[in-house]
Amino acid sequence: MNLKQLAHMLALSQTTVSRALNGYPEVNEETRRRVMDAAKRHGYRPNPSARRLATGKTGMIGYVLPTGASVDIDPHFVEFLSGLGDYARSHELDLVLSPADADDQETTYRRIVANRQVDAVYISSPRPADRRVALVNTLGIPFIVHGRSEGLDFDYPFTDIDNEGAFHEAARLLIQLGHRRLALINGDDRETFAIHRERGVRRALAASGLELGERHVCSVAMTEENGYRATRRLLEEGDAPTAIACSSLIMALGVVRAVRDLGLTIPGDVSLIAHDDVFPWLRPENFSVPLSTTRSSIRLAGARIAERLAARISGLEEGARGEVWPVDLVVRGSVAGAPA
Amino acid sequence: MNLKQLAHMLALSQTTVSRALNGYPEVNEETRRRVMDAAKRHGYRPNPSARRLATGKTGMIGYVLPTGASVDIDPHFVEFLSGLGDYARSHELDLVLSPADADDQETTYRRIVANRQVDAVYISSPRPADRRVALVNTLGIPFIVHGRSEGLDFDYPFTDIDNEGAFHEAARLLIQLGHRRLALINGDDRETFAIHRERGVRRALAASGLELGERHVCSVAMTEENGYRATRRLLEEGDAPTAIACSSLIMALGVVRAVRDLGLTIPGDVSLIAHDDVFPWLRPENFSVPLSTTRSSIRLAGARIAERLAARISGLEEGARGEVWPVDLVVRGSVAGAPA
DNA sequence: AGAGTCTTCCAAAGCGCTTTGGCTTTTTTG
DNA sequence: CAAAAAAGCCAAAGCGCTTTGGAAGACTCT
Repeated sequence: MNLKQLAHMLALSQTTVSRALNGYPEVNEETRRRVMDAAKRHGYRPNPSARRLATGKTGMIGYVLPTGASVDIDPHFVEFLSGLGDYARSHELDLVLSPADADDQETTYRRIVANRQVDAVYISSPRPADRRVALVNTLGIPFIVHGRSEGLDFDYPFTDIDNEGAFHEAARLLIQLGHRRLALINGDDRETFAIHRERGVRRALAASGLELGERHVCSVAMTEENGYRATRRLLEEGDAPTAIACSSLIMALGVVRAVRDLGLTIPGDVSLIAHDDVFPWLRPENFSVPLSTTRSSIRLAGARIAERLAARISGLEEGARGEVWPVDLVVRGSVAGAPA
Repeated sequence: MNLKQLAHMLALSQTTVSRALNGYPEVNEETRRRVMDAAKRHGYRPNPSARRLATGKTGMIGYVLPTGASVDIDPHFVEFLSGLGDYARSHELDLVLSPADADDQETTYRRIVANRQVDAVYISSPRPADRRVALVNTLGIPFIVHGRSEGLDFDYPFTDIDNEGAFHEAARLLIQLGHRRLALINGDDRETFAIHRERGVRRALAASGLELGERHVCSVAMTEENGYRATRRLLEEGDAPTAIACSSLIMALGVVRAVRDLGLTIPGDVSLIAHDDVFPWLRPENFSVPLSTTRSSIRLAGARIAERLAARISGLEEGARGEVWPVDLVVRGSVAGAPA
């Protein structure tokens, strides 16, 4: 059942039927009702390929997925996707993942824009002066950045959490508890979120005349193993920290294991605060010692970004407004006063 | 730059240019070279929307993503995606995720097929007599199932791992080590993979005249917390098992925590074998006691499924061939002889 | 040399929708 | 009541590609 047939059986022109269906004003309400009715009864659905060709609208949002044998997709992605998908569903949007060589995403961005394959894109895990953001901005396709870049000479729309604030609060709490030597086990510091977190910790320390020692900060891929290694290194050297801030629950698993392997305890010997993106399958309250966390649901972020993308596509949202969400600091058993 | 312009500047018809580009035989090799050359030089890329409308081919593979506030996407998904994406990239395929109400995926499958939105789809986490498989089969779109259904009255193409064999081997090893009371902490037993794993354990036990006690098997969502709870329950009741087989590394985290909380040890009091899908961020050898596992890379499965989908799209693969991959049993420190 | 066969190319007809420009008919207005 | 404005509808021209059905020219064969 296509438009032509439908129009024919209604004894109307395709024009009128099309307009009736798409809510244009120049059609009699009575006629519109007839058309709508017939369309529903015959289960008429406009062919998206044809519509695409005519309008350029696709009803899809895009994401360029970096891939490669040595590239690991962040497990957070799946939670983000849950939120994004949940919202997208209610608005009949699909998501297209365009896999790209991690070292050459530009080609893919250009392709999906040139081919009008999607109505909007989002960018995640931005870095300072992120080229993708600059590219997408000049290409002129609607977009939202999940997170923030830095040092770009233009504004852009983003949704981010207050990473600096979160880690500032976490560090401040630890300092108030008497800790003087803090350590930060961070994610890849080429990404802005990690930079912001480090900044937050440093700021809190500085406010008390303290510093984050060169050897007390490390930036690694957020795996359990890296959390373990970093912690071993930190605690086995001289000048060991009495408190650790950690950028992910997964790394925190490794931290806990390392502390235990060394015959130390949390929070007796070491206090620990980790960032929690809120996974259903790994919860901080279920750690052997319930983990204090800076908490922010990445799922909610996914839903919000879908919402903003939809708004931009339909022209409801414009401009370069960035939004920053506050982060909860949830205190549980893994923090205590500094050991004497 | 579109076909018309390109044809005009080559003083050829659109037909010829199109055919030259698409490798049809009825065009002079000399002419083809000229065309190919000009196309490359001017960066001509056929408009996919137009091509879609004309041919029905989309260059995309589809996946219906169950969503909903209470629906959690499996964290395995992201690893699967890595493999899928890596292969898809090399074949210029995109992946479109169509979010659907978890309780009504049928509508979405029908939509993407009726609208010709993708060239092929894959189905994951199949259940016995899975309706999605039956639906997709009748709709006539190329597809591959990741995993297996059961009790369908037709054959279909799938790629699965030998879950039954894997857990059979694991249980057999435990039995040989003298264990008599095994327990299975399984995933959702409405899914075929879980059924197969249970079957494998039962078969191994039966071979030695043993049984899997009613209370020694549990099926839950594969979270850390559920692993913990199941283990507490198993070990605190009478008739506690001396060995546990566990369907995921994430649950195994909970198992280990529970054992420790009870003042017991692995493998002294309890032996443990878990299934490992091979995550980069959580590795069995890094558990406090290195974990024995049945191992099978879900990433490889993703790549394989992309490969088969591509083959089916281009007509290279046909029929309903199912393939079952063997699973490695990797023995590490978490298993030992049964306590006296 | 005329008939038959390839080879190489083209004009034009879709694919199914949106949208421009215009034509009637009805309603409003001074 | 005539002129102007508004309402309601339509024919046809795209959107950019593929593919059908020829046609012209070059070659082979008897």
